[in-house]
Amino acid sequence: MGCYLKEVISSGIVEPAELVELVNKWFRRATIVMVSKCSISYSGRASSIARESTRLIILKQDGTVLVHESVGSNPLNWQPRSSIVTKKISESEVELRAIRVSPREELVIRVTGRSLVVVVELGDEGLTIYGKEEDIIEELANNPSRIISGATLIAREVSTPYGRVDIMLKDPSGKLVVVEVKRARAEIEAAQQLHRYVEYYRRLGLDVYGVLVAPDISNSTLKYLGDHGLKYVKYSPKGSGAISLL
Amino acid sequence: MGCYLKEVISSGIVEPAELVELVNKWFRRATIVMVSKCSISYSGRASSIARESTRLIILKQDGTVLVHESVGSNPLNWQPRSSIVTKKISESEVELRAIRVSPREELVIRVTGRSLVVVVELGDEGLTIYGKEEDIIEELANNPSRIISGATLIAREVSTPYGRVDIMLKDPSGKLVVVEVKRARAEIEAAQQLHRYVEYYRRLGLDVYGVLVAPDISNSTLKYLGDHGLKYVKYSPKGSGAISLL
DNA sequence: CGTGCCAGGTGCCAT
DNA sequence: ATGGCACTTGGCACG
Repeated sequence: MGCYLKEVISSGIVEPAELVELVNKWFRRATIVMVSKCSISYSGRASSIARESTRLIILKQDGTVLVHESVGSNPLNWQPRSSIVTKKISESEVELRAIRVSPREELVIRVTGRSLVVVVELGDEGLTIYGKEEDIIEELANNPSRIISGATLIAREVSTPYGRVDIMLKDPSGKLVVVEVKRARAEIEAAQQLHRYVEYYRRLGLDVYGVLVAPDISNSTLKYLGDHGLKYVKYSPKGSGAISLL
Repeated sequence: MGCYLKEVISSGIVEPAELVELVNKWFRRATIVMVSKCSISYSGRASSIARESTRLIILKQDGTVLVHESVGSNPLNWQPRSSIVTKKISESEVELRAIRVSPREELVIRVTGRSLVVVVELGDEGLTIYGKEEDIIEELANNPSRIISGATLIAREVSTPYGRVDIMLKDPSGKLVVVEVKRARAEIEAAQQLHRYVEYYRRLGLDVYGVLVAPDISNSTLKYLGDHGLKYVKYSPKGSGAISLL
């Protein structure tokens, strides 16, 4: 029999009583994956009700609870890490209650009938990711002329009461430049972010202007920039899509 | 033997060859849940690499691919619904390749060794949710005096080139009021959104002012409102946390 | 903890 | 398809 996989602690179809036992034994010690017929109530920042249906329920080792249906990237219901899970059993129904303390939120999963339960030790390797905005800022900070010819770097990640400026430059004429960088097409929100920073420095009495740097920009955002004396510089990062997948 | 659950089509630990068979047979016809040792590459809007580790892989009926580790609400890697999955097997390694057409993105999952595979028919019931911004807008549109005493409703969901205005009112003096509603604490972005709409109408020559309605507001956002002649009205929706969970 | 912002954000809707 | 935006957004970094 080749039916063995080290990380799988337990796997099978169980009655409600055994489900409670398994959750008691393994919650926060391993990841519990269940396929169950259940109805769900959520109450917190919003509230929701889901009728009885067969769903995939995941109780992660960090206390995360996820409930998935057959469609969609996002879970139907969830509770974040460090939620507290309590169980209650009553005549062939198991009630799993996941509570988040702040903000106070409660997710109640009522499981009826048998469940397929897999208890497994999953990894926590994480991943390395490339092509984040930070990487582009790094590139541009090392080559300010890519933004404005002859400009020099003054600072990066400058805090203001209204958010953090990505890059501050001094242009060849000595004027300060506030730069907002986007990794993808710039939308209206990016322009207003920039506008906010520029406005802040002007109110401090500084003579600054603003530049939005992005690989692309929407028409209305371009118009917004023009209407507010802001500039757009097109820039596509060198290393986009850097990794070859064999 | 009570070991039966109608929705579970297949469940067990399988060798690579059988994994490929199961995916061939059931992908897009049922949800496939796998526990596998795998390494992952992603390339698209960004790119990422994940070293070999034991992970939970979900292939949903709509083509969604999710890869989870033992921590976190969000998947480590994913591909949205309607992605195309191809399989390749080569000496005890299975390569699952999920491709999204637009934007072009590729997720490659290299599975080594045996996998625990569950094939299951999940539901697609969805849920009803309460306490969304839309519900609050509804409440306020029916009671404009909650925002400004004696005001009357002019319109809801008014489209502008810079976004959709939640509510337009006429105050007792006959002046137009642009209202932006938030379901939670208002942050700086909400204030700027409102500012954008007000600015737009003023450029059209209309005499308008702006009101931000929210249950709470951050200090800097309140300051931003004051600096730009905008107003804040505190409003907590009546039906918040409406559902009792037994 | 508040506040802001990035994210491979996702999903929804309107032009 | 473009664009703006809500979302139980989640997650992080910084004051």
